[in-house]
Amino acid sequence: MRRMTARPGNAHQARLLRLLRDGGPNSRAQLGDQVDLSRSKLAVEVERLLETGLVVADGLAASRGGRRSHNIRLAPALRFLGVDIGATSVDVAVTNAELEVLGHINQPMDVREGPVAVFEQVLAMAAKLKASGLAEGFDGAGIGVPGPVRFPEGVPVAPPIMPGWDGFPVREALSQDLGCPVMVDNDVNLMAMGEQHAGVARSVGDFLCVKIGTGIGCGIVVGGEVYRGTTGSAGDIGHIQAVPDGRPCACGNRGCLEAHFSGAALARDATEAAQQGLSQELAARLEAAGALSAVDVAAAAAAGDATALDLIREGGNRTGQVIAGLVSFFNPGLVVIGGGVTGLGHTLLAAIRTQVYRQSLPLATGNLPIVLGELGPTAGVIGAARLISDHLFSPA
Amino acid sequence: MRRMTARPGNAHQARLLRLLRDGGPNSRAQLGDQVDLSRSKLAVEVERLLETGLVVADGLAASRGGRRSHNIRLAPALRFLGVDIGATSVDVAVTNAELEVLGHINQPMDVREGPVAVFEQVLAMAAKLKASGLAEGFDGAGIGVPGPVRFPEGVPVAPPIMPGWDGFPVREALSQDLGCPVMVDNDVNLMAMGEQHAGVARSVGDFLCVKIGTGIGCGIVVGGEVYRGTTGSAGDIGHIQAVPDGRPCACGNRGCLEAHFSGAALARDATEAAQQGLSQELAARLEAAGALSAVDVAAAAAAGDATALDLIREGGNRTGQVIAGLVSFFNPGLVVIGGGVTGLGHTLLAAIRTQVYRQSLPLATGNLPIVLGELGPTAGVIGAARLISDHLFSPA
DNA sequence: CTCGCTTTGTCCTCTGAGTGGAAGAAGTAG
DNA sequence: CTACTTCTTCCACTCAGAGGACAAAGCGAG
Repeated sequence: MRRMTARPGNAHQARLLRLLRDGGPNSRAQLGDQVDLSRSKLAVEVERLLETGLVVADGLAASRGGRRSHNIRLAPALRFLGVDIGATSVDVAVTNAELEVLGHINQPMDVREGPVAVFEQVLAMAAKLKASGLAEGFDGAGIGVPGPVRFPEGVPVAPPIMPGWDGFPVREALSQDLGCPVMVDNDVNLMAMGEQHAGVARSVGDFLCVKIGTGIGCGIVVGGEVYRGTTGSAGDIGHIQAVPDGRPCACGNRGCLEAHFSGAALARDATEAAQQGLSQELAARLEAAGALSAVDVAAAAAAGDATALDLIREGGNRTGQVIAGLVSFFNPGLVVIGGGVTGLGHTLLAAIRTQVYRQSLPLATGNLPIVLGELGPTAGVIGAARLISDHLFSPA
Repeated sequence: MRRMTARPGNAHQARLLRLLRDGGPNSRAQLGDQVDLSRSKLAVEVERLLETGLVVADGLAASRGGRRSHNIRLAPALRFLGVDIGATSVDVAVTNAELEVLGHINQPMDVREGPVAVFEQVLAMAAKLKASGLAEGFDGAGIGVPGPVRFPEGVPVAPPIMPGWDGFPVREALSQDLGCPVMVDNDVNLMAMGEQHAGVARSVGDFLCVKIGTGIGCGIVVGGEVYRGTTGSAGDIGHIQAVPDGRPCACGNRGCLEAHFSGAALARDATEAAQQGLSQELAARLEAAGALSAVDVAAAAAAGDATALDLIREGGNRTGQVIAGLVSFFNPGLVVIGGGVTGLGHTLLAAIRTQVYRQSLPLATGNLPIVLGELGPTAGVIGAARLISDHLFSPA
C-alpha cells in the first residue's frame, strides 16, 4: 500500500486534521462549530483533504434536528509507530491516526549496547507488529530516548546513561530504515505529551510530569507545548542536590536526587537492607531471585514490610522536597508522577504530597493536584505517536 | 493635549509599531526589509498609522545609494509611565514611546501602608514629573508590585509582604486616576522584561532573572514571553528550602532561601556580627547609623572586611545552590542577577557562579552566562513601560 | 552638467482567499 | 402532509495583498 505522502496545504487543513485526531470522526457541521470558518470555506478545505486521501467519508452522523450530516474521519489505514526506549527495556506500539494503540510490545534491552544494536531490535519489533496484520507500513514514527536530545535535528547530546549514542543521527537513520518521517525526543517529554493527549493532563495548560524510572526526569509543559530548554536538557532534575553532602553520584557530585531515589538506588538500598538482615521479606526475595529491583520493594511494601515502606517513604520525601522547589518556581496547574516506580503507588504519592504541600506556599499548592499518571507504560508510546502526528499535521 | 486613543488596527500595524519602538526611527524601506510585506501593502499600513497619529514623518533618512527615504517614527509626544513598587521604596519614571527614560524619581516608602497611601504618593510623583515638563499626560502606565498578581485582571493575590493589597483592584483604580490604560505585574517579571528590552538579555529567548532585594524572586522568560504560572506565582523562589532545618522563616517553614539570604536577612546577620564584635568595620557603621543595611555590608566588603565578605559568600553559596537546581530544571540560556543586593557585586556573583557551575551538569552550564543586570533600578520601570506598550501595540 | 545606475515611492491591475446569501436536499415534529 | 430545522452546494461579491510599471530622487563618473 502506498503510504501517506500528502501533508496539509495550509493552517486550516492542519487545524482540521488535529481536530479529527483528537475528537475522532466528526461531521462538517461539527467541525464548523470549532473552527470559525464560513461553511463554504470549510467545504473547500475538507474537499481538498478528501482529495489527498488524508481523510475519508464515514457514513452519516446523527441528526441534530434537521438533515443528517456526512461524517468525516482520518484515513483508517494511517499508522504511526511509537517507540519508547528506556534504560533497560523498549516499548514499541502501533497506533491509528487517532493515536489509539492497536498493538504494543515490550521487551527487555540494554541501551548501553549502543544505537545500532538497539535499533536492530526496534526494527524487528516493528516488523513483528506489521506481520501481525496491524499495519501495512508506517506513515510516521516518534522515538523517545532516555537522555537529552537536540530536538530540531533529532540527535542525542551527551546522554549520561547511554554513552555511544552521543551525536548518533537517530532521526536520519531511522527515517531511512523505516522509510517514513521520524521525530526524536526525550522519553520524559513524550510521557508528558502522552498524559496530555490521553491521560490525566488533558485540558491543563501548564504542568510537570515527573518520571521516576532507572533515573529521574521531568517533562515541562508550558501553554500546552513541551518546553525543552536552550540545549534540550530542561527537566533534568535527577542531579539536583537533594541531600547536602549526600551519597556520591555517577555524575561526580554528591547528594543528587537520583543517587538517593530512583529505580537503581532503590534496588541498591533494598539489597543492602536485606543483607543487613533488616527485612526478612526482602531477604527472602533476594535469595529467591538473586537480585532485587523496585518491583520487589513494591511487593514487599504491599505485604506490609516496614523496611520497604520506609525506603519508599524516605525516597518520596526526597523527591517531594525537590518537587516542592519546582512547584514554587514553576507554579504548575498539575503534577503527574509516572515511570516504572509508580508501582510503589500511594505510599510514594502520599510522601511526595506531604512534602510539597508542607514546603510550598499556599498560593502555589492551593489548587494543585498531584496525581499518578493514568497511562502507565503506554504514555510514552502515545506521546511518541503524538509527536510525529503533530509534526505531520502541520503546514508543510 | 489629547492623549493616544488609537490602537493598531491589525497585526501588521502592531508589528510596525513594535519595530519602531525597539529600533527607533526607520525608513519605509528599512521597515520593509524586516516585515516581509509588499511595498504597496507596507505603504498602506504606514499611511493608516500616520492618519491615526501614532507615528509621524521625521525628515529624510540617509541614502543607501539611491533616492533618499523619508523617516518614520513613533509620535514624539507619546508618554508611558513606569511604576516599580518595592518593599521599601517606589520608582516612578516617564518614557517616550521608544521606552527611553526621560525622567526618573525614587522615593522611600513602605508598602505595608496599603494601596491607598502608596498610590497617593505615586500619583504625586507622577504629577511632579508632569509638572517638570516631561509629559503633558500619559498614554499608558505599567505598574510593578512586589508579590503575585492575577495578571489578566491586574489584581494582587495573597501577597505575603503586602497585606492589605490582597484583591485590591490596582489596574482599575489606577486606570481611573491616571485616565489611561494600565497593566499590572510582579516587579520581578518587569525587571526581566526591562533587561530583555534594553539590558543584558536582548536576543536571548529563554532566561531567568533573579532579583535579590528585600525578598528574592525570579522572572522566567520562555520563548521571549514572561511565564507567570497557573496562579501568577511562578518564580517565587524565596521560599524554596535552601538549608534543611535552617532558620525559621516568616512563611512558617524553616530554611527558606529568603530566611538565609536577602536584603533583610543580610542586614540582620550583619547587625548580629557587629554586636558580637566579629567585625570592627561593621560595628563602627552600626554605631554611626544606628542600623545596618545591605549597603553597609557592601561598603564593608569593599573595604576588605572579612566578616562582610564571608556573609556575602555564604549567601551567594545558598543562592547559587538554589539557582543550580533551577538551571538543571529549566536549562536557560542566561541567568541575570539583579535587585538591591547587586551592590555586593562580584563577590556575590563569583559565589553564585561557583555553586552553579559545580552543581549543574555540563550540558546545562556549558554555555551559560551568569551576569549582573546592567540597568540597575531602571530595569523595573523600563519593564513596566514595556509591559504597557506591548499591550497598547497589539491589535485591538 | 549630463548620463547611467540605484533606490524609493506611487499607482494600477490582477489574483485568490474568503464571505454571505439563496436555494435545494434531507431530515424531524406534529 | 405541512411547517420548520439543519445540512450542503452554488454563486456573486468583497477585499487583502502581490507584483509590475513608472515616475521621482539621489549618487558617481566622465
